[in-house]
Amino acid sequence: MSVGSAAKNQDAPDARLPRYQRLHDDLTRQIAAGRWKPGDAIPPEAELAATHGVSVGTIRKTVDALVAKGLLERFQGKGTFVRRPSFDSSLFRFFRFQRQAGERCVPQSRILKREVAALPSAVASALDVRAGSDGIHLSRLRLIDGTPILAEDLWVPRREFERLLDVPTEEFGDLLYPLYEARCGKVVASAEETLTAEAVSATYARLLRLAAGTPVIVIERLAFGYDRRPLEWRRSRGPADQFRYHVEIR
Amino acid sequence: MSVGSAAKNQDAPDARLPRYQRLHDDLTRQIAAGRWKPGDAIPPEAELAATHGVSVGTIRKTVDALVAKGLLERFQGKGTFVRRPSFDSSLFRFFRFQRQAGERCVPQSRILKREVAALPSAVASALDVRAGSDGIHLSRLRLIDGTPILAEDLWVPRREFERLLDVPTEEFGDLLYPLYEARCGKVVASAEETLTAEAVSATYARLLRLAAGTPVIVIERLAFGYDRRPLEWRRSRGPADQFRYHVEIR
DNA sequence: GAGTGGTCTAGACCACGGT
DNA sequence: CCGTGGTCTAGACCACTCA
Repeated sequence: MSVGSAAKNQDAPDARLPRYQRLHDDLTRQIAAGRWKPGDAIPPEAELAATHGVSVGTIRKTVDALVAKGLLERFQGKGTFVRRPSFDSSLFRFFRFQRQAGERCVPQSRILKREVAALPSAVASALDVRAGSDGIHLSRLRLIDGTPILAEDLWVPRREFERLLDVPTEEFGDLLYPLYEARCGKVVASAEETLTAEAVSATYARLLRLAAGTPVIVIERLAFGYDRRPLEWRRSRGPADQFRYHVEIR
Repeated sequence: MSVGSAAKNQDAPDARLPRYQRLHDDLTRQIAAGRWKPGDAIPPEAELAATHGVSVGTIRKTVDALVAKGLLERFQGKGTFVRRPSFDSSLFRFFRFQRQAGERCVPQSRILKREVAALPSAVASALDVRAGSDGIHLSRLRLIDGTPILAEDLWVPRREFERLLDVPTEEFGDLLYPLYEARCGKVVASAEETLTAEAVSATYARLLRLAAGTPVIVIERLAFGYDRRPLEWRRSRGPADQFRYHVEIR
C-alpha cells in the first residue's frame, strides 16, 4: 500500500512531495518542452488520472493550480487547453492611447538597429547567462499614427535566438513575441517589470521628439518562458503624459 | 432530491449558484462585518461543514479561495485565521530607500492639513458615494531622515471616518491604516494603484524641495476593505529618482 | 448521445501543534 | 494524546459542446 515504489528517478525530483506537486512540475515541464503547443488540448482529466495513477480529484487540484498560474485554460464540455499568452493586450494595458475610447491598438514598430555584441553584465546576469556571452541587441521605436510613443532597447541571448539573425529587420512586424515563438520556439509566458521615471536624455529626446528634460517613464522588463527561465531583457522609455500604469495590490 | 427548497432569502443572493460560491460570499461578508477580527481563528473545517450542511471538501474549496485572495491564512495543526493585511510592507515595496541594503523603514509622517470639505466629484465617484457629500481631506508629507520623499493628498468619506476628527493630527503616527482600523474599524485589505509621472509643479517642488521641472512619480491609490468597498482615495507624488516600482505580469 | 469539465460527497490516512 | 489542517480517493450527478 505504501507509495514507496522505489522509483529512483534520475533527476531526483520527488523527495516525498505531494503527488499534485509532482504532477504540477511534470505538466509544467511538458508544456515548457512543447509537448503541447499553445492552443492544443491536453488529455482529458480522466485520462491523465489513469496514466498518472492518481484519482481525478488530484488531477483537478493540479490543473486548478496551472489554470490559476495562467498556463492552462479550461472550457466546460470542450477540454483543457494550453493557454496562448495573449500577452500583447496585457502588455499594453498601461498605455492610454486609445484612438476611440477604450479601443486598443498595436503600435507600429520600426527597428533602428540590430547587432551582435557581448551582453552588458547586468543584462547577462538578469538573463542568467555567462557574463560576456554574446547577445542580440535590438533598438526599436514604436509609433502610433506616426507619433513616437516608445523607444526600446532589448537583448536576448544569441545562442537561443540565433535564428532571429536570419530575418531582415524590415520583416520583423510590430510584435516581437510572436516572432520569438515562430522563429525560435520561445514562448513568453510572464514578465517582471520595474518602473521609474527620469528627465529625458538628449538621445531619447531626439528619438521621441520631446523637449529636453521632459519626464519619461522608464520600464525595464524581464520576460520569462513557461519554465520561468528568463528569455529577454528590455528597457523602454516613453513620454510620461502618455502613460497610466494600473496595478492591483494583494 | 432537487435542491429547490424554495428558500427565498430576502437579499436573493443565490440564484442556483454553486455552494462553495455562496459559502465564499457568506464568509467574506462575515469577515467584512467583523464577526472575527484579524488574527482570530475561524471555526475548524469540520465544524463549518456541519453548520453549513456541506461536506468538508466543499469547505476546503471555499477556504482555499479565501486564502488565495489573502483574506485567510492557514496553519496546519493550529487552525485557519483571519489575515491581518501586513500592508505596510507591500505598500512600500516600490520605494528604493533602504538605509542599509535591503532594509526597509517606515517614513516619518507629517500632517500638513486636515479639513472637512465636499469630496471632489472624481473622488466621490471613485469612493462610490453621492457626489457632493462631505469628506475628510488630509495633506501630509513623508520623510526619511528628514528628507521629504512623498507628498500625499487623500480623502475619506466623512460619514465613515468621522472619528478621525477626534484625534489631534500630531498623534496620527506614521501610518494611517492602523489608525483607520483602531479608530474607525475600517481595515484596508487591498488597493488599486495607477502610476504616471509628470514634471513637478511649483507647489510640490516646494514641498519636496526639488528644482522646478524635476520628474516626479504620481501614484493614485484606491484602497478597499475586506468587502471590496472603496475606503480611501489618495494621490502621492515623489521624486522619480527615488522610486522603483516592481510588478509581476501574469 | 458520447465526451468533456464542474460540483459535491463521505471517508481514509497523514503531519503538525499543543496538552 | 487530541484537534487541527493537508492529501487523496472513488464515485455520483450536473452542465455544456459537438456531432
